[in-house]
Amino acid sequence: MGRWEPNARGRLAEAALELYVERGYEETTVAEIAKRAGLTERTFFRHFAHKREVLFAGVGELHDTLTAAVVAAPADAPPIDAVAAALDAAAGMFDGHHERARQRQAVITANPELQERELMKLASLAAALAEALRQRGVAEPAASLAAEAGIAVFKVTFERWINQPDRGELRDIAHFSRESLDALKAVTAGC
Amino acid sequence: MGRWEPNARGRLAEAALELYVERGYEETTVAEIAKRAGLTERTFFRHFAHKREVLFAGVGELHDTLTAAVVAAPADAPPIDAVAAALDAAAGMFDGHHERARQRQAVITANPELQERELMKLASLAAALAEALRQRGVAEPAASLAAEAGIAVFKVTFERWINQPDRGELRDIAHFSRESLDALKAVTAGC
DNA sequence: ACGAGTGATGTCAGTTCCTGTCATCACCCT
DNA sequence: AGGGTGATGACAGGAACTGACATCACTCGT
Repeated sequence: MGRWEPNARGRLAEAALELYVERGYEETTVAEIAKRAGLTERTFFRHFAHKREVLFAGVGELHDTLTAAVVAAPADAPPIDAVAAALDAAAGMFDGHHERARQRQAVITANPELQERELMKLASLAAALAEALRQRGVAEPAASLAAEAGIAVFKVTFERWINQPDRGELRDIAHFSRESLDALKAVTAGC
Repeated sequence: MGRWEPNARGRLAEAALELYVERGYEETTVAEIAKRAGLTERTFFRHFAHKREVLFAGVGELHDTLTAAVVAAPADAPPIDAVAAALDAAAGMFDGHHERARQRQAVITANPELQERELMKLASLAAALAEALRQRGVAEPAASLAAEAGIAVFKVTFERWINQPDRGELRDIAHFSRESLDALKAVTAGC
């Protein structure tokens, strides 16, 4: 299974992120990305369905991590706790990659088309969470709402982790995660 | 301010929805839409920035309705109630347009690119809600979370309203809205 | 060792989305 | 009547994506 220069997909992803950072997403051409990676435009589209997909390659793992954590939660845990456990597990994938995550997020924030794709990713994570909850016996619409609420917490958590002030030690994701979940509970408390 | 055949924008929007329903979004060409509307491709892009924008023309009003309702809520109402009031106001815009909404939603559901745009719309509504809450003095992250939770309720509500069984009287949106909000409160209740 | 097979890449042509530029047309105002 | 204004048409072109086929590096069976 040997071939040419190894890791074409990786080289394309790296070249793309570099160029998106250097000169912006819209202003970067697929031909340029391919050229920097020493490949062809046609080959780029063999590895990534769209120009934007190159930034969203790792979604599958997140998906699996979330689902696995919900399944692994104690059978008698309430839905919101299972979701909280899943978020903690997912958060673990980001610790230690703060700078890279920040760069990627900056590119996405600067471009509406990428923001849309990011939201789609979050929605698909929500759908996966909801499905995992249903398999625990949680009924609708509780499952969907718990999942959506969980993703809302994740969104807020991630944003606060990315944008935390540069001075001092980095706080870890779990810190913001706990904080956000408590805030949600407080805000929706009807009792 | 008179001119050619009136309401070019409206004719384009109508032709687009028809064609999207008839043969699918991807399979419909902007040139075809323009031709059915008796106009030119170039003119289509003068009225709508993208091929998909033609389905998302009314977002501005929703935006305004939500914001106005939050502002109009009693000053001492808790955030979640202000959000609930906003959702009721927004829901009012859909009553009586069930069939049209269903058609539009079917086109969107069938196409990932359109789903992404739909999510972006919801996210921008969430941002508007959050901003309105902040102006009522709600702090972060409570404002963002209340807004996100509200939009989650809206999403679930709308979906259930669209997909309700065809037999019997149509239930109105407010019915599902109340039901969904209660489910969210139940699911996040920590006490 | 050698030839067929396999999978990744290159090449090329073509469609569609979208944009810039300039001409043209219908209507308005003075 | 004639100029101004704003919407539209006509045309050229870039960039995203796709399909079809050739080519290359490597593998495997014999």
